[in-house]
Amino acid sequence: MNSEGSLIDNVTIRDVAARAGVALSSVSRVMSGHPDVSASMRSRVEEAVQALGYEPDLLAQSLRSGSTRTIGFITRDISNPFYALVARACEQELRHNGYSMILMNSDGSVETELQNFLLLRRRRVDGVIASLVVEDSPYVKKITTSLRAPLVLLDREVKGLQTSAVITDHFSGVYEATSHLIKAGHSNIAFVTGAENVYSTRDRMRGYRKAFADAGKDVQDALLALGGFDAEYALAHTRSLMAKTPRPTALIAGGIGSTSGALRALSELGIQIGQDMAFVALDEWPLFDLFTPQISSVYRDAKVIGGEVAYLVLEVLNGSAPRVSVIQTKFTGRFSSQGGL
Amino acid sequence: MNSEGSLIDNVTIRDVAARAGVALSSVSRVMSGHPDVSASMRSRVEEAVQALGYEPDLLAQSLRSGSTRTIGFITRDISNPFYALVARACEQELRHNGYSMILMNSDGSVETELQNFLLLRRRRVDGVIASLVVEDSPYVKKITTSLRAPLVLLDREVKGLQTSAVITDHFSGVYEATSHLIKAGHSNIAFVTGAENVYSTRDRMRGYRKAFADAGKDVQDALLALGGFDAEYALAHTRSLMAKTPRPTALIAGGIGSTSGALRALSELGIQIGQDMAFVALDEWPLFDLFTPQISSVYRDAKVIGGEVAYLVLEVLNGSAPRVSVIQTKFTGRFSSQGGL
DNA sequence: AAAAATTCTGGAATCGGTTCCATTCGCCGA
DNA sequence: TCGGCGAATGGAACCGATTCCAGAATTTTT
Repeated sequence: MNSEGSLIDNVTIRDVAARAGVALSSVSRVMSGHPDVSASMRSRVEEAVQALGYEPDLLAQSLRSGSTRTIGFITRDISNPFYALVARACEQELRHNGYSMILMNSDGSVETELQNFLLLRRRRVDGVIASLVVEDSPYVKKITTSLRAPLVLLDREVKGLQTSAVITDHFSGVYEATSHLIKAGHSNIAFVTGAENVYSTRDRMRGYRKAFADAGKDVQDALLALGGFDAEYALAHTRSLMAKTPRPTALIAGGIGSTSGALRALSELGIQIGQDMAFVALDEWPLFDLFTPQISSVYRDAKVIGGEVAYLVLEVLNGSAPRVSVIQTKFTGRFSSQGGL
Repeated sequence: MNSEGSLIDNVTIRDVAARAGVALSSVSRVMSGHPDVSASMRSRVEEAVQALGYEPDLLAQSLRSGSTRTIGFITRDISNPFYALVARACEQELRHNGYSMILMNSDGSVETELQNFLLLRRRRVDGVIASLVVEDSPYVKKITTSLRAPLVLLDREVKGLQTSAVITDHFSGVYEATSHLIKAGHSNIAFVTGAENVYSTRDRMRGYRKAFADAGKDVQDALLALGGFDAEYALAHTRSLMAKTPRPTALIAGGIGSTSGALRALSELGIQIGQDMAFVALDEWPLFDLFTPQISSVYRDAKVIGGEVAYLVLEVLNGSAPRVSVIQTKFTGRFSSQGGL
């Protein structure tokens, strides 16, 4: 009975010490593999541990040792399939290294995000992984120093803050995608995504603008709708973009939420992508490959990103200096980026 | 300085007591809103708290009080969009009630699931929400009693275990869907999903079988592939189901993973759903409504389920008896369930 | 065989709070 | 003026571990 899993509890280190007839400190030493322990002591304690099914209380250990083996993960919305994949891979990697992950949604609100940070600090997490709502909120720098734990940013860049980050090379993918459209003859290429107060949008816009510049064309700012990552924003703004004259002949949607809203608007308007208009999605989603028509995309591997972000936080916890890891993107032209001309 | 957010720390209750010139216990009483506190004491302590930016350490509070205000959430795979939506809504509800959520994937492994439970117990979580990999694993009952915290099951039924649960009325939806297909003239209706050792599959099969029985038809067991919720299983088994003679004229896929695998297999085989074969998906996924052709589905609201599961665990924590909450499903016939005859 | 060095072990302080208990204080009535 | 009562406060034990320090036990050295 009471083998491995030891499914009974309420056993404290005191009980073990009493049963083994030794001091608390000796039990602690045996448990932690301290070298100054005789063989007989070790076996006595181990017998008692086995018999009682003792498992140390993590709360007490954390209080004393200062390490909770817990990492906070803050994102705008975990139901976004991209972040869900990141979270999955991240949790897996953390778990394999003995850490647990506290998940928090910031619901797109800077205030909620701040509350989440404060709560994680009170919980004394060993590290925080965050995809900030915006990079320039006034509290970001303060909180990161007061956190007393490493922070790893997800696709964000806060200037003047030396912290680890996993960022995506959106630039290359979007540059390719935009060039592809321009070469096909497009000039009026609309872009719907979140605001430029986050790295991902800035890097994407950099690729977009560079493609125009290299082609000797001018970007039409009126075709940029950079106001929100949510589907509602993209829905509304794709509608109004499509009402402009001349109508854009191509559209790029940044992120799954934006893509969802944009496609919905086009569908409403009876516009067929790949035919009436060229379309490129940045990021893919579940069952993406089964979508009809096939959608051109700038892809990045969410699993790799999730694993990497966990790795970076563990690295700093093990004493390394913070560093930035860059994940590549890949543009694949498919049916949807045809037509529109 | 040091307003609300109070972004400096390392301030303990001792520092506050010292600054206010009172005892630790008095500070604690003020913080916890104890009635036996004079107005002058309250203001002195509050002044010190403000000035120092004191925030109680949750770890220490948890150790002493026995409550961590933390809930564990165990699921097979958070990157499944259905569970991601549930997790999002659940976390939101928990957060609004002052609880945090520890997310763990069981990766479809009973062993990993057990480890997750054991770790949550050591972390002294106040409750656990779990969508078990299987209901009949030998340890389930032991762990739930040893947890010393309420358990809420997600679409699972463990006999002999009195615990809260949020379950889905799959029966009605699947019954409707199957009847719909039978009325259209189908007899060879294949079904691909996970095993019958979980409630959701059993309830779905109940609806499926009842529809056949009510129509006076026999179920052909050879058309049932009930071996796994993952896309790989569905992919392989849809392939082999489609190779049978006579070939099934309709297919129901249970869950997003199964649907993904099944659709991929059909696509490979060049079978057009809604035309060469009737198809029904159980559960919808992001951008579902934009899928072509329109897919008939049995829908359930993941957000409602997530909110409810959080609500149930909070309910028990507040002293109520465990109870089971049932969520409705809705069948909607669309293009994909046509054809095939 | 005695002294010195080494290895183990137990006791106590500590992490940062909560809560019980006893004491003090102020105020009331006798 | 004194006893008694309730309200407010301080002190100490406690939650369950870790770790430092001192002393005991053992071994090595001379």
